Amino acid sequence: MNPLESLKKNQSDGDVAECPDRMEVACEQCGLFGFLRLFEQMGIASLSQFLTRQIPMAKGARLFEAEQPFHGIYAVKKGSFKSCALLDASGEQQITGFYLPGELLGLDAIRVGVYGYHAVALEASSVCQLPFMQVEELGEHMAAFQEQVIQVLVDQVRHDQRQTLLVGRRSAEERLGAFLLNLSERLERHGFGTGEGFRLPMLQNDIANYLGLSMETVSRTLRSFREQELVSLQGKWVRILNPTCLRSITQYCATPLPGG
Amino acid sequence: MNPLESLKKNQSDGDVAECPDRMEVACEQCGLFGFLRLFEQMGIASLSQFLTRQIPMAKGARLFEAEQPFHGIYAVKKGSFKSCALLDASGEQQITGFYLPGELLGLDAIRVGVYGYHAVALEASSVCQLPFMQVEELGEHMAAFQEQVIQVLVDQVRHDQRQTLLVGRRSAEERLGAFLLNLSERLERHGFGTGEGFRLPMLQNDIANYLGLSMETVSRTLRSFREQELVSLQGKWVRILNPTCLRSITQYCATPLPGG
DNA sequence: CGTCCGCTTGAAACCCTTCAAGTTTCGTGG
DNA sequence: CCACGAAACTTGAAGGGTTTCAAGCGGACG
Repeated sequence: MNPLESLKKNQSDGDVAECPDRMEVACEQCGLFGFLRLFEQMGIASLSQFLTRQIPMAKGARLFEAEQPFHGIYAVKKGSFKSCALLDASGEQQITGFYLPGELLGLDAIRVGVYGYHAVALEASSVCQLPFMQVEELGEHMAAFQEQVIQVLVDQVRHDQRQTLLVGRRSAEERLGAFLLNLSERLERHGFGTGEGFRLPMLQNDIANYLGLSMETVSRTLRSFREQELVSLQGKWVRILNPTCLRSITQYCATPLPGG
Repeated sequence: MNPLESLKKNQSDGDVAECPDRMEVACEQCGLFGFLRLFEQMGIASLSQFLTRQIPMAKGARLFEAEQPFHGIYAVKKGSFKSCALLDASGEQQITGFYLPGELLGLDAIRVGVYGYHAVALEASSVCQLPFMQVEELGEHMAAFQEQVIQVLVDQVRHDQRQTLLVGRRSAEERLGAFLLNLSERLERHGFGTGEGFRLPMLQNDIANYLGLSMETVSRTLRSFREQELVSLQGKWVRILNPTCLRSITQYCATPLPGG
């Protein structure tokens, strides 16, 4: 069986039907799929044997930790993660990204050799792992592999630069609006409809930390959005009612997503 | 002549002696040097024939523009540059980075195919260009080349994430202190002593834009640093008098530099 | 020598944070 | 199934850092 087929047959595993709010990505929509297709095209069917699929992760569990030796890259299959950088010795943390089903984690530890942050599951989740040592041994086929790596890293650079602009120059309304639009866009890109709304897997505390705001400001700004009828809110479920208006308030334009 | 030698012989060209404030990097300290050494090791002496050296750039001139097709990567040889992202249709700009002698520009346009920002000379400068189309034609040696690319991109990702933290969560004092320490560190990394101080090649307006502050706050904060005798200031010349104290105020720890 | 541009300085206004208390939600165990 | 407690979220008020507006200064360059 070729790697794509062996991967595809698992795409409908899990409990999507029973638990529609914990989204599971189809393999074709996943950031790892490009890597696997690449090797298949080169006649290397062996890559999938290195791939560990559907590793379950409990809420709050860490996929890897900052400063830990690089041991592989991960794709979120189900659930979601946050990446936390350690700011200083006091233990203060800063969230540098959220990762949805289909997105890649850990690629930026390549060459440096250690991860730059903790990766923490926001809910019961699962991931697929590609151990990097194995892949490096494939040797002569590295060039094409690395093109994929470069693609992901370039996207990440562009995302991070936009995030810097957002956090440095924008008001709370603009930051939060951009955040919601970005989430919605990323979900749709991985095949999840957001017309009927979507669930925020992270705490408001996490959103505040990520956007450089206080939790209270996040709460107040969300209320303001609801009062302006830009979004509807029920618990952690969000529905963007007026994307056009939200976009203009936010000065938002589409961004590449972190992790490909 | 091998590429390294042909490059080295130019390292002392220019007007360093006459104009000590417009720094010129030695080729061995340059981000491009790693690429050239790589090809030399593989017995490809032809790379230097693609390299265009010492292209002069007037103050305010653009090396490349946002959305323009990718045509190569650049190393700052002399002088300095800023990268400006276009925020929206109103023409508002955001400075995403400063580039000192020895640092690389434009690598993150790889794969995307277009540059993501304007690169503008802050003063009379010169650059060395590596046309990327030529390099891609070298084909089978791409893997090692791409490892270099990945290294630079990973450094960039880490820098940008730190910048997001800095701009989103830190006070004006912390941002400006980190900025000065970062500049000083990068200059030393490329072989320039900063014990007797260094020159800020950019406007305070640019610093403010880059750090997400107003120009007035930058001015006031610099004055505060001078009054605390953390730095001495004379025009655009800065000297860090008390790095230890500045570092503790800033909660600064060393960062990778943009552009390798 | 004059003008322009960059920088400085002051005062008022504002947005966001911080602190504090109350309310809701959710998981857990009785 | 309900009750309880902890955690998350909401809401209000006060305070502070930064921005904005406005005016003045000073050096670079033609």
